[in-house]
Amino acid sequence: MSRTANKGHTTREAILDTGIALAREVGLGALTIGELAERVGMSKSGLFAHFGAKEELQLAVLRAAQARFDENVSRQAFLAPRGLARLRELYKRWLGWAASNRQPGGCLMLAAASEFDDRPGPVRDYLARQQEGWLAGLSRTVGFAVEAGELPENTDTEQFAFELFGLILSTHHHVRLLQDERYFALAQAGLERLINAAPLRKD
Amino acid sequence: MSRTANKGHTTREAILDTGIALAREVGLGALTIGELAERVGMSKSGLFAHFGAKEELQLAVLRAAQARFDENVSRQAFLAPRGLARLRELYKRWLGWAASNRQPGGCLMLAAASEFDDRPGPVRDYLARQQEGWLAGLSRTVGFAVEAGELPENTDTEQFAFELFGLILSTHHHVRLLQDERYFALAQAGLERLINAAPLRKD
DNA sequence: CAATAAAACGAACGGTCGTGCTATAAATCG
DNA sequence: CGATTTATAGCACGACCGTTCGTTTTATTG
Repeated sequence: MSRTANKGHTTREAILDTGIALAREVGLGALTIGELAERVGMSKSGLFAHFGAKEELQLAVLRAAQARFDENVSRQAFLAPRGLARLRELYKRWLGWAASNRQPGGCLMLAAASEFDDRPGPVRDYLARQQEGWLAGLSRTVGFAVEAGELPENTDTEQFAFELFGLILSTHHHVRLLQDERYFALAQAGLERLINAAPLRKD
Repeated sequence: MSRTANKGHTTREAILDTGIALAREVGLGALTIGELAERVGMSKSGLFAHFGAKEELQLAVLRAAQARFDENVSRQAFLAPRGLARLRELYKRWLGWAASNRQPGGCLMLAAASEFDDRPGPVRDYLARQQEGWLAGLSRTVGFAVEAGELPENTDTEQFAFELFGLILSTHHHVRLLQDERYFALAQAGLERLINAAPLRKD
C-alpha cells in the first residue's frame, strides 16, 4: 500500500483541488456538482458518491482551503522569531495569499464569509469558528511583539488585530475589484502606522 | 396623472424594494426571478417583462440600493459642516448602514463587490466604478478636514480613506459573521486613532 | 364611453440543479 | 490467482432556472 492510501482518497484530493479553484471563480454557494465533475473529468454521480450531499462537499472544500492557508501562511510565518519579525512575515504572507491576483478569485475564506454571513447552517458555523480562531491567533502574535518590547507595554492587541484585519480586507477589496496592485503600498503604510502608533488600552 | 407617473413605474419600484431585501439574504448572484415574483405577489413573466433580462434586473437592484445609500448616508452626512464633524457623521452613518444587523444581509454593495470581483461583465463594471467614486469622495471629505486645520497639513488623504474603508470592512466582517455588536467599539477606536495619528505623506 | 396602449398572466421551452438507484469496472486482499 | 470490497458510471426523477409567446386584464387617453 502506497503512502497516499486508497484510490478513493487520491481522487478525493483531486476533486478538492479543482473544487477550491472553481469555488474561487463562481463562489462557494454557486459551486455545482455537474460543473465540478466535468472539470475533474468524471461523472456527476461518481463525484457525488464521495460526499453524499452538496453541503458536505462545500465543507470539504473549505477545510481543504484552510489547510492550504495554514501551510502557506501560518506555518511559514511561525518559522520567524516571535515579535515584529513574525508579525511582518505573517502580514506579508497573508496579504500575498488574500489579495494577490495571480490566482483568480482571491481568498476563498473571505469570499465565503461574506457570502454565507447571513445563511445559518454548518457552513456559516464553520466559517465563524475559523475566523474567531484566526483573530485570536493574530492578537497572540501581536502580544509576542509586546512581550519582546517592540511594541508599547499597554498595546491593545485585540484592537491591533482588528485593524490589521481591516487593512487586509481593504486591500483585498480594492485590489480584486479595481485590479490595481498600487494598493499594496497603502497596505504596507497601514502596517507601519499600526506599529509606529499602536493602539493603546485605555485603563 | 399623479406624481408617481405610470402604474408600471410604481410596481417596478415595489419589485426593486423587495429585490434589494432578497438580494441581501441570498446574494445578488443567487437572486431568482421566480422567488422574487412570488414575494412581490406577481407572475414570473409579468416581473420579467419589466427588465428583459436577469442581468438588467441585477443592475436595477444595485442602482436602487445605491440610491438608498446615497440618500441615507452621503446626503445626510453632507448636512454637517466640512471638517471632522462631517467626517465623523459620515463614518457613523456608513457604519450603521453597512454593519448594523438590524436589517438582514448587511450592505448589498459590499457583498456584491465580493461576489462579483472575479466575474467580468456589466455588474462588475458598475461596482468597480461605484467604489472608485466612493473612495474618491472619502478622500475629499478627509481633505476638507485638512483644509479646516483639524488634521495635519501633510495628511495623506488617500491613505486615510483606504484605512477608513478597512475599518468599515473589518467591522462589517466581524459583526455580520460573529453576530457581536461589541466590534462597534473597535471601529470607533480605529477612527480616533486615525484622527490622532493621521497618516502623513512622505515627501 | 369607446379606443388604444400598457401591464400582467399562464403555459411551455430546453437546461441544469441535487439526489437516488442499479449495474459495471477497478482496486484491494487472502 | 480468485474473491470481495470499493469506486465509478449511467440513467432517471422532480424541481426550478431564465426566457419566449400569445392572450387577457387593466390603465390611460381622446
